[in-house]
Amino acid sequence: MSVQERKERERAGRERLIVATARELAEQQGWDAVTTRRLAERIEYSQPVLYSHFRGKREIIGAVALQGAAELAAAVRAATAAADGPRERVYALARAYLDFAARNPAVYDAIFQLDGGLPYAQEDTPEPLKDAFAALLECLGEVAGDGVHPGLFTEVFWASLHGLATLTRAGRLPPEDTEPRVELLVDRLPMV
Amino acid sequence: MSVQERKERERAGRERLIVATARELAEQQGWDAVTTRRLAERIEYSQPVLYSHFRGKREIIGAVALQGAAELAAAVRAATAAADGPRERVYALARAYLDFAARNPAVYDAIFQLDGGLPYAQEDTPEPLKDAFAALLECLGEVAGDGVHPGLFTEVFWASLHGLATLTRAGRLPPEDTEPRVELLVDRLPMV
DNA sequence: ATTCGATCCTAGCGCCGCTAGACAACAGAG
DNA sequence: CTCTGTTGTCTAGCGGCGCTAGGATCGAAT
Repeated sequence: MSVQERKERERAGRERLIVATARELAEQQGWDAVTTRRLAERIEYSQPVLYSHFRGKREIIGAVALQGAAELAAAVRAATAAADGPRERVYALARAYLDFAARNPAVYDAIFQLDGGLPYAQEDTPEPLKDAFAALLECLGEVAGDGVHPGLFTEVFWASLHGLATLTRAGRLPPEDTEPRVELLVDRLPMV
Repeated sequence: MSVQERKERERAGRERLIVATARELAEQQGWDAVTTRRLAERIEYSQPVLYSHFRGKREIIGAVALQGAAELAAAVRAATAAADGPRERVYALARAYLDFAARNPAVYDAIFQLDGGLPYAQEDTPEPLKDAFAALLECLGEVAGDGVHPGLFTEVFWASLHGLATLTRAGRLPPEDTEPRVELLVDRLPMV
């Protein structure tokens, strides 16, 4: 039995290595550079080994997305917990969210832009994704305003942040005025 | 002279055919299906002909983006011109923008998501792109509120719409509640 | 009629995601 | 300790991608 356990541990370790390497490569050179050949070379195994862990490249992206979603949730919770008052909490959330997107662009893409084969906004949505939304909801639900559904408000605020994050990083918005944009959003959307 | 003119006309016509075909194919089967081989086959020329018009696939995407941006600007202007009062104009703008994104997803991607090799938010940005932003600014500038720069407000409102459009189409937001989301955005962000 | 340049196509390069089938390594049985 | 069967890994290759070199063809101008 112990032999089997050891093999399973090794297998799990290698799977983590694959995900970590894919993430690293994506952050360094973009997702286009994450090819199965390069990935295999970096983990010092042959290509088919990847396919014994994941159905394909898509699932690898999905694995990075799940890992990233957990980190995003943690970052948002940490930031909001350290802030006093509703307005400050919302501001801290916005900053934490945009900082995460700016510092981990490839991971952010894996979660929100690329096709990782994951179900979103359904009952079988993986826990980390649900939890990331829950982290936003915990803070934003209390500033939705009277008669506005907390979930709906969270969706709209989140979408606004997402728009700022993606348009900025795609060069569609000049990066200079990020700060006043966040201020404007935080001043207008929530009822504080 | 007339011979040369005819050839130039034919050349221009073929270029339009390439762009139109790429757009059609992208809307039908997604941008991944727009390969140089398939595109060449559809226009009934060989692959290298594409490269006598465009530097590569990227530039073809860029051409579709410019065409789309002009249409988006026109759609926004038409919708806002037909609305009475600031609040209604902003609402009409939001609906027109999101409708365009929903009805022309591939074109929308070409403009705002994909790399078409175009410069954005710079002085050498192509006219259609500047004009699309201008169309938004014309309507949104007047509801920015006191002390808020019209351009900045337009950027934020636009980013919010962009977030709603992309997250909805990527399946990250359930499509049912689109309407109340737009209402919320229009009620809160502008000063009407 | 002949030249000569523009135009277009065939063929192919190196890369991609993915997989079939050969081969080695090793746990468990005798 | 040897044999055997499974498990795991690799080599090699398929079809398709963006892109390009070089040769054939066609038509305008002499």
